[in-house]
Amino acid sequence: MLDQIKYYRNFEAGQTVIWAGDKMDFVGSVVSGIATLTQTMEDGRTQMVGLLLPSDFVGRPGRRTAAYDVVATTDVVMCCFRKQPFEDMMNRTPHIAQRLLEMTLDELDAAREWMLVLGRKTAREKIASLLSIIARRDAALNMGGKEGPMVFDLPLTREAMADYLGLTLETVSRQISALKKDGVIVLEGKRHVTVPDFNRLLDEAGDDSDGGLLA
Amino acid sequence: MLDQIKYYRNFEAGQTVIWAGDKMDFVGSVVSGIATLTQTMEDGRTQMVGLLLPSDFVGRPGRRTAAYDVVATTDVVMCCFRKQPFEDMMNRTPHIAQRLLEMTLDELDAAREWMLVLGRKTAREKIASLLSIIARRDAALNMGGKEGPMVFDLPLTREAMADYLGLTLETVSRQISALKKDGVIVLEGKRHVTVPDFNRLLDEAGDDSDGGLLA
DNA sequence: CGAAATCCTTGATTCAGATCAACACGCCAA
DNA sequence: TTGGCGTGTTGATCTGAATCAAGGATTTCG
Repeated sequence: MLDQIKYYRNFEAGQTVIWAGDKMDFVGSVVSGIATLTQTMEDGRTQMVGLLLPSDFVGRPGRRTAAYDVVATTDVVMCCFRKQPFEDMMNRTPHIAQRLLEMTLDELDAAREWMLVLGRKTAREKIASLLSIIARRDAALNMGGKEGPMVFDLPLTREAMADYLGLTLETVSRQISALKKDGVIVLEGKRHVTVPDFNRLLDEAGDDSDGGLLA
Repeated sequence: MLDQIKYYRNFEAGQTVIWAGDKMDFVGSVVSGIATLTQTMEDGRTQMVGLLLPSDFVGRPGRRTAAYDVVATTDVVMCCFRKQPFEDMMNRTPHIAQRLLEMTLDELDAAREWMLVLGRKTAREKIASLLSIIARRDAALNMGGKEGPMVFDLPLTREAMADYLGLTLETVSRQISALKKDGVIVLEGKRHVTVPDFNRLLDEAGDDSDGGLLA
């Protein structure tokens, strides 16, 4: 049913999808690429409040304006629905509202997990936490839980990582270097990461190593 | 309809409502009193991830276990529904799922707002942010937006505030003293707060003074 | 090709908030 | 009444991350 009202939009790396406060007349989900949700204070301090990976949902049924800036970090393809038809559909199809509730609850858990990271973890733990999340998401996306080292590319610049973690880009760079020196990760170039021992990484993140629900 | 399956539960100040990871066979909402949602790391570092004030919802349809510790800070009365009947009701009544989605989206916004506080604000701004939220909630609850100074009691100990703000209790104490010295707030005893100029407080919080959506 | 822009790294110094420590106040129970 | 306990304040010192500063490596573009 949804197929009949969907359409696709493409965004280039660096392009802003929506500005906070703008009217937003569609909802959608990320098909490919990576986008970020950010808040900015008047003086320029910036905090990323969400990372949108493929399959993540964007937009709020029942809200007329965007609450945050949405920026494409890489080239992004989004599958969109005009808001009005989507909401009509939602009213007629309870299942959709329930699915959406499910997804929103997941997002809420992820946000709260992140509050612990921002409020209580050290810089090194923050970096390790971010790397675990990306590694996990990447592994889930690319294939079943094959054993052995995890390999992935960082989808974010050092500055974007800093904005996610509540750090400066210099501290991010230093801590990544430190994790590399200590053998927790292996770097090829600036973005290509190998994690020889995922449990070691989780340990550095300060997470319960038996697998939390970082989502 | 919901009235027919509801029941009440009382909790004393300090009592734990649910432990993270425990099976949770009810959902509910706070009727009176204040409870907190907290996460703890193995080494004891604690982060509050939510503040439950009267009317706030607790629990997750579709989840079997609690994700966080829920602790009553004051005496609390909760209105509860057993989970199974509640979920049945939800399936039969689309309106409930939509209302719940609405509330969850609000919580998500609040959590993201808090990520900015935790990640980017100074200690003083953090305290001011917390005070504004409490002041606003309190004003909304007690009466229409009467002009003039806002007056309320802090429902949290210094330590609980520290856990919410990602600070130590000493820093909380110092910053409250500083705000008091600077006339941003007036303190009687340790808990009774008067805010002579709410815009001044918002300014100290670093928020857009024309009223953001702190929830 | 060289110039400019991005993105990243590393070093030196500073500083906000943590940590360590002492003490004040109110309250309750022995 | 005294001692213990929970709560809060304040001072002295320490430290992790911010800030300031200088380049290096790639890519882009004129």
